[in-house]
Amino acid sequence: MAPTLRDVALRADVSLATVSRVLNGSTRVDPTLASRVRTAADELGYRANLLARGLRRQRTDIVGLVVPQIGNPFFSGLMQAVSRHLQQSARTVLLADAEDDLDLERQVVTRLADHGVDGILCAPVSEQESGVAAAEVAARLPLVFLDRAAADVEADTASVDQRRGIALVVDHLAEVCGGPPATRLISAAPVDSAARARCEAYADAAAEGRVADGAPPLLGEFTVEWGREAVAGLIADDALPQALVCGNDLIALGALAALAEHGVRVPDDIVVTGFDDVGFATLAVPSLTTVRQPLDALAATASELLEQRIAGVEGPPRCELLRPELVVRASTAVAP
Amino acid sequence: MAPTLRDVALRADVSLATVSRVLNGSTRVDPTLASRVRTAADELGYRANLLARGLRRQRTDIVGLVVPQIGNPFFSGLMQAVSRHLQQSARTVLLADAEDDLDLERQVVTRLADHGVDGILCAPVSEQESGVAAAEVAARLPLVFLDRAAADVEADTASVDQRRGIALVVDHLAEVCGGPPATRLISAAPVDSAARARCEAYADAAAEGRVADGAPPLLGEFTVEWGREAVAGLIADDALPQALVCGNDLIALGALAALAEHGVRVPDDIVVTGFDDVGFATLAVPSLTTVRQPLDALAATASELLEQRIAGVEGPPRCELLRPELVVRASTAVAP
DNA sequence: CCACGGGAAGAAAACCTTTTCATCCCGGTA
DNA sequence: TACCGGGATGAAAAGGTTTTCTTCCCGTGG
Repeated sequence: MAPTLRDVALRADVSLATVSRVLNGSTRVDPTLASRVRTAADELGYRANLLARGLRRQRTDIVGLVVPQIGNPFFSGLMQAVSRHLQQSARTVLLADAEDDLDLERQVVTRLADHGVDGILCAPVSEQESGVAAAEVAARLPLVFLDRAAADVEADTASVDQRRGIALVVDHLAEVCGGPPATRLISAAPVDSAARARCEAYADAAAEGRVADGAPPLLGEFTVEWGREAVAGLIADDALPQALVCGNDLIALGALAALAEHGVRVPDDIVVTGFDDVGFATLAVPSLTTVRQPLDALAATASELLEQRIAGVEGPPRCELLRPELVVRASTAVAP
Repeated sequence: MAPTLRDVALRADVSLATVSRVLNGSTRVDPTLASRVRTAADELGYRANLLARGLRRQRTDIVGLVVPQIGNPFFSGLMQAVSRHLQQSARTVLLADAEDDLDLERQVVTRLADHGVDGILCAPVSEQESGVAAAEVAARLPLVFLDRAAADVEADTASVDQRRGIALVVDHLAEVCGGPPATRLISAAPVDSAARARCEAYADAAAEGRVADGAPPLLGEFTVEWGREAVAGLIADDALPQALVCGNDLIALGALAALAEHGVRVPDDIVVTGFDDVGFATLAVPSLTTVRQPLDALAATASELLEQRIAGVEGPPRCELLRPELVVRASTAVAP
């Protein structure tokens, strides 16, 4: 059986309280006793039982992180960044994948709460429908939205300025094409807040005449397959515009693949942009012009917001917006 | 404050024991009382405190999963598969990323154990040096190696037959090239068991004359960058062989990118193979011939092994080897 | 009619810590 | 010398469950 505090106390011939104090360094204790305790603990290979500690302290130093799709490299990158940030503050991260499923998301989030996490970082699956589960949880413990938000929930948010990202893309395209280009948006249905913001920003740009697009956007999912399919459709209809604005990099990569299969040259015949700047964006042929989301900064601000709430800071929800950055690569490199 | 079992008991006017029994369905209780308890629990919005439960039961229904690199899509795929499998058996998964760092790995693994997980699935960073931490943990609770193993540790392992995977590649190349081709291996230093197995299998094939390779393998890391770099070196030395056998898909993708940059045509001038079959293998230009590792089966067998150990099954370490599968794509599609 | 067995509910212990509270001893001051 | 304060230590409670052990009641068989 694993040795407990009691075993250490017996061996060091002191009380449980003293052992606890020595090991947590909470109060001054006699150096003699302290060293007795420490050697006893070492000899026994004592390890604190974190369940008991959590139960007593009402605090576990665990935070939960819920992402909608672990398979999307943007989110695995985000998970990595968040993990790294939180490890540093001596926290354990409880990662969870909602698999783009509202029921599963709800399950997973409540399970995290039941496990006594100190707080939750969440990129909700749906802006409208993740709200119920989120609000439920937010009532129990600190919740911070990450990258995306859910409507009607009083919670802090750390995200990237999606509108600005789209603006960067649109301006870049206008410059490259020498005037408002004929474009088409291929993105995901505006179920989550990021997708919606991107769609709206694009629609605004179209309304202002900064791009020429009379056709409705092609809305599916944030996947390679959808990018492929959408482009295949455009080609079948002989409806390829000058430029394709893709809602994220996965869609853009699918689009590039489909274009290549049909012998459409990028950037000569058509230019393509993505969003996120996942690792594979550089590897695509041609390499992908895209909007980089600052993962580290995102992780850092979200962690910071959560830490403050955990520390007990009250106040109205805060909403941090980070600036994205345009990364120009070959997929929009038209000869002058 | 969150309602506790006690609150429910008070409201339903029964004892704590009865509430527990009703909610866990462990024993028959009077239907009247049972329904009183249930409504009371509902009205209060009672949620069991999993820390307290874990403490008492000495079992948490959590398992830990440690991967060496969350950024490698092979591992994020594996994480997804494992999560899915374990969710089904009403388990929570505690995911952790070792960031290819032995110290961090050790830290993370012991932290998981301290948190009272019932067992750990681990893909160790290093075959030789992950052993100490692993053995330490294996003494405390069930540990199963996943995809890779660590030397000198008595633990079950679920992995894919790497040697067979390489054999599939070699045979395929011989067929495509009409005889033992001149090849070169680009892989990672044999720090982990999978890398070593691949290297050895390749070396054996070379020794048997099934490939013609007098030069030493190019060993770096399992990253895109290393693939790029290695190929750039070969091109600089004007030492490109007929075929490149890459240790994993990331390396192969980097290799393809470098070849494309230098105007070397694949598969016309040189053929390239990968290993893992990550999602992006289909998207590469040309699409990548590779060895598919059966993620779902891997997750399933590893989970199964772990469940049995958790259930208390004793016996010598078991080692399950799964069969990989060759996926032929454009990167080796030479005209006859 | 009594005794015994069985089933259901309650009391209390146990899981392992942390932390409050009480105790004790010491030195210092009046 | 007596009292008081302070600092270190130990005892015990608390945190929320599960589970064993007791108790109780009812029905049945002798």
